[in-house]
Amino acid sequence: MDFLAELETLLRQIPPGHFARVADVARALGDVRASAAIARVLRDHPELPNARRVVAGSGLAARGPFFNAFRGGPLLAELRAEQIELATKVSRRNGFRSVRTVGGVDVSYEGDRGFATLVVLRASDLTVVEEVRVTQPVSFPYIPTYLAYREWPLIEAAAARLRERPTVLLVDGHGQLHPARCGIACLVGIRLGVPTIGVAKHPLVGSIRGSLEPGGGAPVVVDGEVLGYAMRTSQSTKPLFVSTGHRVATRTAVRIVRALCRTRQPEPLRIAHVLATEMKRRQRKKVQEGLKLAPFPRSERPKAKGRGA
DNA sequence: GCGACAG
DNA sequence: ATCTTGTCGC
Repeated sequence: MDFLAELETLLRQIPPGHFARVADVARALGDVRASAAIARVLRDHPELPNARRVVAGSGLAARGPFFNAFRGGPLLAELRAEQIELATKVSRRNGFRSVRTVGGVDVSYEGDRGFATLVVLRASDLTVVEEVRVTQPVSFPYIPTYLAYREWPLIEAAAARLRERPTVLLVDGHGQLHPARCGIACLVGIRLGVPTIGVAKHPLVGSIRGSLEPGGGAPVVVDGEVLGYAMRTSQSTKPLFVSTGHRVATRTAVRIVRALCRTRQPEPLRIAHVLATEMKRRQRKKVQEGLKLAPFPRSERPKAKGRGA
């Protein structure tokens, strides 16, 4: 059952004349963190059953009693359980000898459509040896700590079109530096069976131990355990957060990422991001041109004025 | 006033 | 992630 279907199941339970708090719906789904996403979905899809009867926590918008006896499948709790299970399968041993190629995947969005690009660079000279692009509708919203379930379908589709898999794949987001120790890089690594490294631009969990010197790195500790490193590349003050996805030792992950950084972002991710954004732009342009060229279905199109061949 | 959690 | 144009600066 997907996110929207699960949400609908809950919405239908609100009795006539009753209202529900967004946070209560989120908790029924399994995680209060989904509140913002649910509010967004309801705003964008007012046609969903009882969409207008789900209100903010203040309850000011309610014109009747609150309902909160939701029953049924807590989707997010199940996904969290899966993450915890996957976390036990993460390996921090290097699943390779030498790094011949390095991949990077990134996803950009336009409404409910995602655009993914996966690029593979030759490690020796950082030239692109392969790139694949994929676009698909996306149905799972962005919910903090569940990013993997939003992006996995696109990443899987992109990986499937790859002629040859990279030695190691960089993923835009955290690896073990995650509340369930299973960020998107871990899920992708395990499901793909490829060594992966999580590279995030912002922290999610843990605290940085020590100071971050320019060009240096500092351990990020969670529950007394080092699960990743914050590292400052280039001139940037803002650190990058690197952690094991799968089959890569944490220190090795840091070494690999550092070797790939010409700017703040490692080259595979920087290039993937540029290409994904470009793909989205071109698609948008194409759609606009299509609307101009064919404002009506062919059968209803007004008769064109004759113009000499 | 505090906090606002990867993309 | 996305909304957004030109502009100031190294």
